[in-house]
Amino acid sequence: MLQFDSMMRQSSADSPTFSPLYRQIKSLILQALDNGEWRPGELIPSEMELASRFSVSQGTVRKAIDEMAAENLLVRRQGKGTYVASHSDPRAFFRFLRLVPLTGVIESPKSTPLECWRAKAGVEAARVLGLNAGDPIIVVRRLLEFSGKPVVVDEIYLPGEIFAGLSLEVLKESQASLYSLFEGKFGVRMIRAEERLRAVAAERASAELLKVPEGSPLLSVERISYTYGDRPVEWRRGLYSTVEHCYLNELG
Amino acid sequence: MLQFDSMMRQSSADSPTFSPLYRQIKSLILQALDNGEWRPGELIPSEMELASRFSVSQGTVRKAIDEMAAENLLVRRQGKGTYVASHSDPRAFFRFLRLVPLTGVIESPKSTPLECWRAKAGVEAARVLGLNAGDPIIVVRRLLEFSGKPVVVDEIYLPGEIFAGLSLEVLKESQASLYSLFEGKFGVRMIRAEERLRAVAAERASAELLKVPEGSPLLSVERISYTYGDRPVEWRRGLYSTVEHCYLNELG
DNA sequence: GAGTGGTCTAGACCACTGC
DNA sequence: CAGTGGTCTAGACCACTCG
Repeated sequence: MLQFDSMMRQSSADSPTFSPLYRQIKSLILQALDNGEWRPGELIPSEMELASRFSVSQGTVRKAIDEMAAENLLVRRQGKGTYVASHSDPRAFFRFLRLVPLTGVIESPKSTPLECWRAKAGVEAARVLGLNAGDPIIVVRRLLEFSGKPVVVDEIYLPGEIFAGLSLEVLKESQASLYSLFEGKFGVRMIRAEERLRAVAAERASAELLKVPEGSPLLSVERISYTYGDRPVEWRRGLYSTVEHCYLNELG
Repeated sequence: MLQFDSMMRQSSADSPTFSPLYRQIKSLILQALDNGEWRPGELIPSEMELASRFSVSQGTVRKAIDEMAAENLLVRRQGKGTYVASHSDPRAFFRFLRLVPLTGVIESPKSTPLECWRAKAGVEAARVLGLNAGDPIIVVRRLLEFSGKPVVVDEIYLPGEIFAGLSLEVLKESQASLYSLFEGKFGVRMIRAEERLRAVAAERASAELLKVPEGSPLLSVERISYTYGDRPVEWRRGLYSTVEHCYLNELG
């Protein structure tokens, strides 16, 4: 089925699209994940099983899984097996909220949904989310509090088709993080995001929610999140009060 | 010399400090880098040579180098060899300045050194840089312009001992980036950094330099940079005007 | 003890670079 | 052409988890 040599191999002059066997395996595993063959948090087959399924050696499967583990798509656990990464895993919790207190220890925020309504995508939302203008979208507004103090107000735009059942009630009932909810209830797993940060002056509505003076500086964080296959599925804008917190980033 | 089995191997109950052979090799290569055995941009010995030098198989050296390449410490080039990563490499240029224009294409900034003076470390600078209060430090102020417009003003604190020869003249003569200069002239290579971002109101001096109204929101970026062995060697605070640019971050 | 991932080895061959 | 990194394989053994 899969062959590294013979027909599939092509010299660089003939074809620039050659990819090594372990990347082909990676694509197949990715495809299975996208198809929901194994859900977030679940155990995938052992390396040996996958090797025989794809008719390659264990080492080749291992290299494919290595890359996917490095990309936080899979999680290896020695002696147990390899799991599909999940936002319910506490280890993945702070990957998408890089906010830490200026002093003191890290604490989990409390999320309060404020509003949730249906709308039609404007030109920009359509462009960002890969929709057509006028397509249905869902907008969520919510507040994040640390130690009882409001720190972040978010406005979140989602494709209406994918998140059809989402409502303020569903959001209020959910105890888990937003991304855990998306994963569990809508089968959408966020695997990557781009954030664009700017400093802006607080407008009245945001200032009141965050309990800061109107016009004070806020951190504006615009995020586009992608699921498998680099499909954008969330557009979000947050305003962060950086009086007692800051956005922590590691440059490697 | 190196042995994976026998004495060096210890059961987890006996010793939690066990590390696999390829990590020991990695440490040795790291140590050689730290000692300046191979300088940034230079070619290191081939995998085969390193394997025989350390008396391990090529595969083990390969795994050590794999990790170091993933950490941007080394750069592999098929058919040529493995190089010590360098900030002079244009590919590494934007890793440490995540500023992109809101519209239009990426452009290289023009750096203008403003001041450079000697001082004694205060309590905070000493703590951050791992010095004693009162130790000599060097402070640099500079301006970054994109398309002729001022966008960033930086204040940079460096350990005086390591950067002894640094002066405004040296900075002005240098055509390369600051980190290329540090690498070439002082043998200090930055390999990692932490940035803490906040939104602040522009004070008069910064506002004038950045040509924005006093009190307008600016992005404050505080950076601690580390060299080999996680030794902090730079403390920096930048104020970014985000009128026409934003700080771009990838969440993986 | 059986099954999993983790490490190490050795050898073959491919792809790229430069002489 | 020789030398480099890149891929693939097969087999051995180690470390961890669980029943």
